[in-house]
Amino acid sequence: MRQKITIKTIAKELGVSTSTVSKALRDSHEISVETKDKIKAYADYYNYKPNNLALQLRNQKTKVIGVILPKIVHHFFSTVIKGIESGANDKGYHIMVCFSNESYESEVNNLKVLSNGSVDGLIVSISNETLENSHFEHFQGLVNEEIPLVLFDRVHDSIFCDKVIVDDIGAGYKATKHLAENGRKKIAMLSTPEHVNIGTLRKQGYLKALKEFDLMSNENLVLEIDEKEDAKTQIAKVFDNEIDAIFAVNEIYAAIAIRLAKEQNLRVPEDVSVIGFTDGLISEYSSPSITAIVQHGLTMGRQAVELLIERIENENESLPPRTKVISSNLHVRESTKSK
Amino acid sequence: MRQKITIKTIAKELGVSTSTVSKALRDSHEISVETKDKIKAYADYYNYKPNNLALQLRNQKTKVIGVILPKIVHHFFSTVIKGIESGANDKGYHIMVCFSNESYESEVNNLKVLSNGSVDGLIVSISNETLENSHFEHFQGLVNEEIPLVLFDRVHDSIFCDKVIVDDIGAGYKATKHLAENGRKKIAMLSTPEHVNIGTLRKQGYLKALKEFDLMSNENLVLEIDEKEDAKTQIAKVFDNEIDAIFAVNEIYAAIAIRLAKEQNLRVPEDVSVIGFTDGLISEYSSPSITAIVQHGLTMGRQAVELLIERIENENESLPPRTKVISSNLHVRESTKSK
DNA sequence: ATAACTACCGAAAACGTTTTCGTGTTGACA
DNA sequence: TGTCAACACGAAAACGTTTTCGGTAGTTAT
Repeated sequence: MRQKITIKTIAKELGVSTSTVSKALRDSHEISVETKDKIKAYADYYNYKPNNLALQLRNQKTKVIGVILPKIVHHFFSTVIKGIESGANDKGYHIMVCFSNESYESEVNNLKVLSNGSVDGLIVSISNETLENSHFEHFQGLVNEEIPLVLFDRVHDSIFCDKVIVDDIGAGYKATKHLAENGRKKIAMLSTPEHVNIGTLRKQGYLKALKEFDLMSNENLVLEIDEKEDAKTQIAKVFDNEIDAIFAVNEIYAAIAIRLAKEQNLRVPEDVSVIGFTDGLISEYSSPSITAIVQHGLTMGRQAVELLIERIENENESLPPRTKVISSNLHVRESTKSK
Repeated sequence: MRQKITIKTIAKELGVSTSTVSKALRDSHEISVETKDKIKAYADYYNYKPNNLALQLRNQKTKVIGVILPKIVHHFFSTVIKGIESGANDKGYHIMVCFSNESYESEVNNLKVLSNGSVDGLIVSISNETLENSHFEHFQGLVNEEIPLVLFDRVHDSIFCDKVIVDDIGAGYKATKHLAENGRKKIAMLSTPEHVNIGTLRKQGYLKALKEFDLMSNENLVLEIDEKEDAKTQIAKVFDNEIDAIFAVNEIYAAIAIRLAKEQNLRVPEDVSVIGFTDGLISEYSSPSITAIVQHGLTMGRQAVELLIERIENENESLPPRTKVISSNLHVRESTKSK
């Protein structure tokens, strides 16, 4: 990068002090019109841009928000990040993005490097590995340093900070209820291992609906799909029971289930109705298109950033931690149908 | 944020100078072992972390790479960003991400705020609006300031910088060739408006293959789908001709085409074979699964960041602009079949 | 004529580091 | 006893800003 033009160089070239230049550029009344004009013209001509680093150091704030996500090639998370960026942009903030790739170590690392002054606050969704092992000390560190922090989607109670979550119980309930109202009697669920709390919560809603409609709640009907193994062979087992509906914890499992159903000569939605979670491209474009819970990632992102900035800009008064629950709703498509 | 601990406070507390503290923490031989131990112990106890802003200002580099993308909720771009982040991370860099949302104004804006010292270099994929109107002065500005810049995927010849692109011509050729080799005679293409160069390039490959196989290259067979209008009604027109294959410029158009084919009681792949671009989730999970050109977004991201960092860290020697072409290949699935 | 203002500008500190260049105190050696 | 090196540390500049506090000239009011 070639020699950048600074206030100092302008001052030297024009034979004035740096304070004069600074004031002139900020249109201070302390500077005469002629001097201002001269300085502005010079700055304009040489395309002067104030150095952000210097400003950040001086103002002790960066106007940057750190974001740590478990992954990015994923409809929900990329939607959230879009919401965060747009919300941040509206308030003059930028975002710095890191991915933990579901790894605890990576998460700790990212947290450390981002909390050394380069960001004014953080928005994080916890990695699976961290949730699995229940290690949250690194977050505690942040809280102690009083660095504003907002957790979303993958959160944990033990961390004392603002949170934005989806109503997972309600969503599981709505999905299952929809299937029950369509006359489905034997509804299976494709869930996640227990430590991933989203799976457990959605299952709670699922069970609640089953109870309400007096439907069988056989433990065999709930499959905990392990991400590390092959999904297809695990999901295939769901057809061992004679089911007439499936509630899947994400849209990929839903798509796989539909495909397996076809292979078994079952018609979707007539013989088996299927509901997915995450209203992404798969749900929209597969055939049949898939009825899905929409998670409103965009609103989640915007909410998270709003909470965060509010906290950043009122750091003196210490508000108590808040939790925003974003309610989800059902997007009914072709993969569900009443009997 | 509460009173952070700095070198100054350590110095004052321990009755030494800031230089001593700095040297001690960096384990300089100039400082006696006892003093070093004392200082380190103190720093450790109070969890001292050097302030990044100060370091950045002093070193005149941020170790941050700015990334500007047209959009993020998109398989290809989110894959690229993953590649960029991982490549950057390997070399100790972080990324700051902005989205132009395909808007020229937004792109100019992002470019301006990022080029004021907050990043060491930029990776950009040009927005559609910018390409449409051929306004590239804002990039010229960057080049003049000698801020390292790498363009990827959506590039333009008039900008003098490093580039990473996919072999769009070759990809279009490979896709069409595959269809032709399967005995398809009347191959349609779902393209983009002309200003989006990716569409035009892929079309060149398409035409080349048609010629090679002595197939009809009727202009009616090429549909330029306008993103601003409804895609489905536009794509429906492709069936006005009696075609037996479709090459779509992205996976969404491919998925829509498949669905429309089914509605017309055409079997895929028997009656109509379909190939898409972008090997994303839709291609993988729709049924039939879609044969697609895989773009290797991950490698593109890694290549881009590699070029950029090389340039950042050798800013003295001025290398000529380089262009890396990432060749794509075909992932054959169920949506294509020989006659 | 003196006091009080106004208009205009500069010096210096501050943000938190690192690094160069001194400088004072040892101890060893001739 | 004088010289010199080694050792341990500090002062100050530098990165690029902004802002507070003075200060000087000239003008106006008393």
